[in-house]
Amino acid sequence: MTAGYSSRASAGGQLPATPSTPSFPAVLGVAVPTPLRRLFDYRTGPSVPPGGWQPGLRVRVPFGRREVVGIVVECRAHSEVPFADLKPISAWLDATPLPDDWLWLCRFTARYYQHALGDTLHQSLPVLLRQGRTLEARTRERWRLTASGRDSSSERLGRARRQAELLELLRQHPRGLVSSAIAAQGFGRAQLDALAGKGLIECRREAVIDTPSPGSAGWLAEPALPLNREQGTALAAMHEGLDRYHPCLLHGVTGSGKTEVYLQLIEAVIARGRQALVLVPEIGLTPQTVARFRKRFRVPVVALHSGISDGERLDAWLAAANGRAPIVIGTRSAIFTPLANPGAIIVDEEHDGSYKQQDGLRYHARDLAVIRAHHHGIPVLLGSATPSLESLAQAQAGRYRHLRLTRRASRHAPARLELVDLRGRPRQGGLIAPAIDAIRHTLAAGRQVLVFINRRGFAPTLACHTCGWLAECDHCDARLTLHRQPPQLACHHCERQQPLPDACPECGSADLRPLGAGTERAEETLATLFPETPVYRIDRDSTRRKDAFEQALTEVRRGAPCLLVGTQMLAKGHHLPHVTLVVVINADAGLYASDFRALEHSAQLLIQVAGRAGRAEHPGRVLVQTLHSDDPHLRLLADNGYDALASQLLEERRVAGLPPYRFLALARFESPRDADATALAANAAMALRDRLGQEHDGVQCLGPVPAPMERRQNRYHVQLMLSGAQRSKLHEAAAWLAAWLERSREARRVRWSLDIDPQTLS
DNA sequence: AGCACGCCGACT
DNA sequence: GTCGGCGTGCTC
Repeated sequence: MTAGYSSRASAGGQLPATPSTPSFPAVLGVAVPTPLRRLFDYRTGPSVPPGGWQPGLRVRVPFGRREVVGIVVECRAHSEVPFADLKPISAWLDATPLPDDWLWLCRFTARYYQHALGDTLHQSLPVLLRQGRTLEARTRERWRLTASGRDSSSERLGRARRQAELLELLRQHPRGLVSSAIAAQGFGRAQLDALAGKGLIECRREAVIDTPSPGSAGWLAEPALPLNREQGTALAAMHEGLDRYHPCLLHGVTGSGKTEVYLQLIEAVIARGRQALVLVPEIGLTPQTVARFRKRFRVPVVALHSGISDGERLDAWLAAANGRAPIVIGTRSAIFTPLANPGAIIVDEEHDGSYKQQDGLRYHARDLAVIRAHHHGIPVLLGSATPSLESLAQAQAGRYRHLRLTRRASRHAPARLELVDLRGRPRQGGLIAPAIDAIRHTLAAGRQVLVFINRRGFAPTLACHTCGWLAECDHCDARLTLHRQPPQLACHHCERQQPLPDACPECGSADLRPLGAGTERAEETLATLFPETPVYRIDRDSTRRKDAFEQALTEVRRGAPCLLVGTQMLAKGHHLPHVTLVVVINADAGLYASDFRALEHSAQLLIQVAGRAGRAEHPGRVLVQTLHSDDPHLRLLADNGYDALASQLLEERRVAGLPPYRFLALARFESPRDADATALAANAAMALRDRLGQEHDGVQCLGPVPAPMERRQNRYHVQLMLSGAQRSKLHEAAAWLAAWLERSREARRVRWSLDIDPQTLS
């Protein structure tokens, strides 16, 4: 058990057994919150923390002209900086260091992703701890009867009727009641104090998140579901490796019961007195997901997502750090949650792009989960119906155990994709006649239809039919999207909005027409075609209002025939049992993007969307409209499924020398002036190539090349791509480049960043 | 990243 | 005469 992290104000600062470093070092290497990739040395002050100086202690230090909260990383006798130039620490903030596992993970992350350690530590800490708050969880009072309170009759209280009532209330709750619950029943401080004064009741302070002592009922709140043979095999495989690093890919088709395997793995973890960390994609952490975990286990399930307050986040962090929370479930950043007794890490929908942070510290939470599991010597379970090529390659190489679930709980096989060629066919709101007919039949049969279109707005752009002008953003190399609700042109890259023009700005013609279809247009068309049927549009615009999404889903789950129109928000994770037809308006949008991962991601998305069809007792149909129904990749996906396409794509990646067979790092440069970014990138590339020399250890540097959308928000984007056959050699080159850039004088006018294992090349 | 210093334009 | 624009430089 880790020491410290008291839940009580009075119990802070237990002494660790042996400080790992000299007790009285003269110099502390401190990580401060700055993008600078180095430590800053300070003198120790007159006051020494009770456990001595150790890495992981937070300190307040003068930094430039301000005071910041930093973290001690090294305790040394000497500094490169003359001792007289060192400033002393202003104050120490912790008696015991922050958790080792957290510190270790941050140091690994900073090194691997070439990011400043100070910034990494700062970002991965709850806001209140960044600000210097003490390591104390909030507490509450719990009142219960004393022995004499249990024995005594409430009649003894005579005329004090309210006191007698409170005593009766507490008698019904042997575990006691928290003061807020007592207040909710209309009792006040007066009655509590009076009964306490008579020795009939007592109060104890407990952390807001606290593991209750397991009562006779145990911590399993509902029995586990019976497993089918495949699930049983998968779970048995997990049970074999609970005490060691044991990476597993749980490769299960939609509806095959991956969650039940997670739940029973967690059950085994809790039974050993350990904790489970569960990562879910951003869109997946719905109240229902958390509810499912809470329903199964009678232990605190801590949920970490963007919606919780700073206080709640601190409580959750502390409860995880000292083991009071057996289950921690959260999105990407939850990978940095410290755990006192780590038992397993689960990454649900491991292929999901939201696990990769796309700015600043560009870490991949799934990759860190594997690293962390290795560090702790615990199992890690990566679950997906459409695993990433990275994870599939690891499984094929024998580094991950490959567990498959091929059988669905429902009677029906997963719906096949039916490719429908769009060429030469008139469209209404993006839909061709056969699709409209299928929709009509499905609705007539009393079922629901999902129309998937991965573009929000009314139309991808506005065009002049006289001169060919297209609405384009002044600040980006991008078309403006036409919106009707409200009517305006919007850039989806810089969020700028402008009013609709009455006439073409080029030729003055009034013949301006929307080009293509977005969710709003599909919604409008469907409402016209099926005036009797409700149409629900689900996209970022329609769900901006809080609860709008949940409300629409609740309505849909009632089961009455309806049409759902939406973007990928709809594709992920939601159970839509009454949907039996899915129509994909245009499969080509993502298919032919320049990005080498475009095919993989499109296929994953199509399978996800298709998985929405026919999950209950009725079989489903999936119509995929495309301009390229003869495309070999699309055909392979439709005829032989995701796994077949994935094998093919892996082979193509091997031949092309792309991940997962080679490793990539991307250096991005941006500046208001194209020339500045390009010049810096070119000089950096020259310096790096010079350094790599003839023996470049298989590391190549390509570029500089303009980024796919060169101008964004009036800034020019240029990049260098490094690739290498060996991770370590690529890492060395990237580290060298980062150091070069940090030293470079011209780099001050250009914003640059390194992206290790980039997910997209834009 | 902050935050200062520093040297040139339109305002009370 | 000042307020304030953002270029340049520094942070143990």
